Amino acid sequence: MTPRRPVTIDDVARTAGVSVATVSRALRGLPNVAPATRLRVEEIAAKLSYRPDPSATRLASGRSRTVAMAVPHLGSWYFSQVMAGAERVLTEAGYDVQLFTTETVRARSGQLPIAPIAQRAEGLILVNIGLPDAELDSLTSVGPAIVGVGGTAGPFASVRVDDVAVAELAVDHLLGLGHRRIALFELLNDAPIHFDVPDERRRGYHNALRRAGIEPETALELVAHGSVEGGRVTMAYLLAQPDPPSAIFAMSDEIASGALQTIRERGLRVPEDFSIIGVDDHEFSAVLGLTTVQQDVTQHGVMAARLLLDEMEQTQRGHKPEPVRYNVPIALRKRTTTAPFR
Amino acid sequence: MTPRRPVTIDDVARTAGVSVATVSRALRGLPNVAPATRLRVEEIAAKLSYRPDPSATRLASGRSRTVAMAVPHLGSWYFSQVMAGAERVLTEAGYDVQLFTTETVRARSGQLPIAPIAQRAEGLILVNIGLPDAELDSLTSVGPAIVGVGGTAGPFASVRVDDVAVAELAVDHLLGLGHRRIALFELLNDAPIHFDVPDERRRGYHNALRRAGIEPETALELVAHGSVEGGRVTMAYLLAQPDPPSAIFAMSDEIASGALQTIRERGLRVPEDFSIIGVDDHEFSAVLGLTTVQQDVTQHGVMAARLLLDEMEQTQRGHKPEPVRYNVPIALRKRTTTAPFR
DNA sequence: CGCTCAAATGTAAACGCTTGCAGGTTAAGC
DNA sequence: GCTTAACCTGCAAGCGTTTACATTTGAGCG
Repeated sequence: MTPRRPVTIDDVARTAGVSVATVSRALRGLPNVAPATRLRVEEIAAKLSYRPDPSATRLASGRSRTVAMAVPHLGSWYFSQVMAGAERVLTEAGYDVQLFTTETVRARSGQLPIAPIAQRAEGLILVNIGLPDAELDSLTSVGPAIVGVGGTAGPFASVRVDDVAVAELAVDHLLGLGHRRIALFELLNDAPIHFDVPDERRRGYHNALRRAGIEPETALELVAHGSVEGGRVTMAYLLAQPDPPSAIFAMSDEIASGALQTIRERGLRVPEDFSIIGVDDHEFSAVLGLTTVQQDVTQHGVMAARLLLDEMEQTQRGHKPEPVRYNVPIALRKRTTTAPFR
Repeated sequence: MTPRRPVTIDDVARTAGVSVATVSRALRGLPNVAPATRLRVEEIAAKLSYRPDPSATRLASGRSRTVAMAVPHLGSWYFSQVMAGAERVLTEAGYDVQLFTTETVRARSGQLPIAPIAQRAEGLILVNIGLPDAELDSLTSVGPAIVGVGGTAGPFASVRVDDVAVAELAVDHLLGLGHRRIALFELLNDAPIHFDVPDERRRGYHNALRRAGIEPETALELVAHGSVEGGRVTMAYLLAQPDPPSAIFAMSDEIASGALQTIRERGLRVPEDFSIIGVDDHEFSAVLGLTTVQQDVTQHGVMAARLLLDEMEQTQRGHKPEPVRYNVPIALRKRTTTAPFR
């Protein structure tokens, strides 16, 4: 009941009759500790349920055993999945995971969103976040290991898909079905900082169109918030325009699903009146029968975490890490929201 | 390029020509600092882009400015939404958020999942996690403020819905439509530790049935993993049984959606052959037309965070916090997956 | 003008741990 | 039996802050 003082290394040392240095070494498995001593110290530590104070450990050792993970926001499926994958790997490797949201980080600090906060972490995972160069410099000069997931890569390792190819795959599928006028529902970048996924995918969309001899119409390129709701409102907008297209390429399954909903609410049908394709292969896409470009999102997180672990290890021993770049494979998953034109 | 030594309070003090104590006071807005001095210190700190080392701050002040947030796993929508809400509030209040997953925590430490890790945090948010008493003791004796979301409450504040009422609302709806044989798809507790949401909802399901003069059939009470996939396989199992029911109450929309998918894949129809109702009002439920018991999940997180902030404040000044208990309202959202019997 | 008192600043001791260095044992080698 | 080298262990100096306490400064007052 009484908020007792946490047990310190001193307590352990005293009751074990050794110095704190020995306790420290014994408990951390360092060499040069007599087996008997180590055993005794371990037992006593366990009995007292001693836990080293993380702050003290960090301060003394200079190692924080913490990696920061920055995502634009927590609402979206993609981010939670990436986090899920990364968190598991990181925690298992003994690191603490500190969570940031660029939305709120921005609100908190006013500017320079990441650097000041993540500065003391040993590693940083940037999910769909492109950093301005200035900030990147201030970050790399202090030197946490960095790995990017999706979005712009910088001079650090990253795991992402080939977003141009993603779009080409999707649009080619639509084209192959005979569609000529294909709308683009582009992901709105609502984070305060830049990331290039929408750009790349738009590029792929243009590529595919032009290869088919079709000149992109800007009227068909719409921006949607990356949520079901975003898809809903953007579709409503599109339907209010004259001369709607026959197919839609949405940059996420969430957006595609919202579009689907609006279409059906208006009494129109998919795929008869519209073909729709998304990206992600969201958990719900199969239920909806949504055709999509599949990517293994959780795996993105896992790989990013592993990359980061490697990099931290290397930095530790003075090697300069080679900025690897993993391109995760993608695949078309045909379902029932796409069909031949007319 | 050269990993420069981070700037310390000493650097600031030296270049400002004052002592570190003054710098510390000036920067933290403490009284007894001459306005001119404060200004000068602030300018210099900014110019050097000085950031107090969190570990040192924590060690010296005894305050960690960190709250830990424990969720069973990151995969599910409910958890990410709660986290999203809480993270925002907490970060805005200047706290760091440390993320735990009971899955991985368990893997990491072997036993006592939460306590050792969260011990040094100032606050702890437990999402759908029931702690064994022993652990609870070890936690409360050290004294971080605790708030629970969903699941079992302990001797600490919590925000949750009335899960008995949730189930009653859902089942009464089905009953009102004339269904008599209603299957229960119960949430599998895959976390290593107990939480009582499934129990409570099962109780509500029983209550409603009995009030309608129906004796529950154990053959209709199935357990499903809390995911779309879980709903799929459980539904497949149910369809393989003789004498299937006409309606299903699933404890989450994810489960309900999986069931929906399996039913349709078998060429059966909803709501003609089966009525289905879920819980949550997941982002995708509207798209699917899924009838559900709605709860404002993000708001759960927000409220939990606010509660925690209050509690930490109170603990700080010696008040013993009153274990508040918020019951968040719920509402039935009728859509198109439920219809009159036959 | 000297005195008091409050405001401003400095001093130095924590905070709990890690780690370079030195001291002390002990066992092996000759 | 003496030397040498492992091997253990302890000492003490940090790590970068905060904070109780001491000191200085300067204004206000009789």
